[in-house]
Amino acid sequence: MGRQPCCDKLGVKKGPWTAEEDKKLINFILTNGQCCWRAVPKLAGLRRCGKSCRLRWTNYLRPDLKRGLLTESEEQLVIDLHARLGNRWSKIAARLPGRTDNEIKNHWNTHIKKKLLKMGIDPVTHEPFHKQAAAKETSPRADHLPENDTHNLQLPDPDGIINSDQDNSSSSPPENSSSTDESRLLDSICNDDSLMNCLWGDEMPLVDASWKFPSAGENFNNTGLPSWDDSCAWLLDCQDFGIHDFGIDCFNDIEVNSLNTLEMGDKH
DNA sequence: AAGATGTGCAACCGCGGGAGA
DNA sequence: TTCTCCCGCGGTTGCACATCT
Repeated sequence: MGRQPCCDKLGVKKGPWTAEEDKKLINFILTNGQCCWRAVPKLAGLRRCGKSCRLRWTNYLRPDLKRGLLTESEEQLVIDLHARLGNRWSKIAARLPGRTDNEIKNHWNTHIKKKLLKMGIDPVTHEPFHKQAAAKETSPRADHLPENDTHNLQLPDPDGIINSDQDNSSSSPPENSSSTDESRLLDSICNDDSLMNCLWGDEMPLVDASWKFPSAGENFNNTGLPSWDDSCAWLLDCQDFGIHDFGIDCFNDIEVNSLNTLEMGDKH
């Protein structure tokens, strides 16, 4: 019977967001909080689909987002996590405060992948290519696989954890075992103290859990932040510089007229 | 200087899962 | 139990900017 489209395609704008749209979305969410994305565009006066609003918010407008390239340690963490979790970017992102799954995914595809390839490491299996070649020689069925198929190799994890890349090997992984394996995998990771200590040595809170909005009617004033008009400027400043680059005191220093930068047109 | 090519990132698409009726 | 709605995820696309020739 087919799924209903997430939004009425007619009259729904697509493509890059304008500063004006950003302002409307930020304004709405700061006033009302996040609820029912489907209703957001209508209530906020945006000609966008709810999905697009959610994406824009989570990937770009959220005030807790860091901007800029991943640091070396963040990058290493992404590699470590990817080796164990595979392409579960949201899970990986959850461990990198201020980073979004989209950002990490992009960074992986544009930077880390190349880096690993250069080092002779398969970015999918995280194994050196020469090791794989040796393995292939002993397993004739793996012969003649195109490079992209190397992810079909299921390499045993040194910790006994099944390499989760297996679920990338096909759009229909073995249903019976995969969900169990996945949960076991996650449990193993979470319960492995040494691993967790290694990975989260500088334990940081989960982004999604730690970041909260004032409920409807509240504003940031009780945190010493400016009123909405100022908050908007603050938010947009934070997008540009990364909120974590500043101490909280910086909020008092934000110039109201930075809002004017909004009028400079599209950010992209 | 100008066109071609490469790169990076924001945004879109389609699917699956969870919740509720 | 089944159906519908909504959210979130991962893969992919398209465009703007950078670099090369």
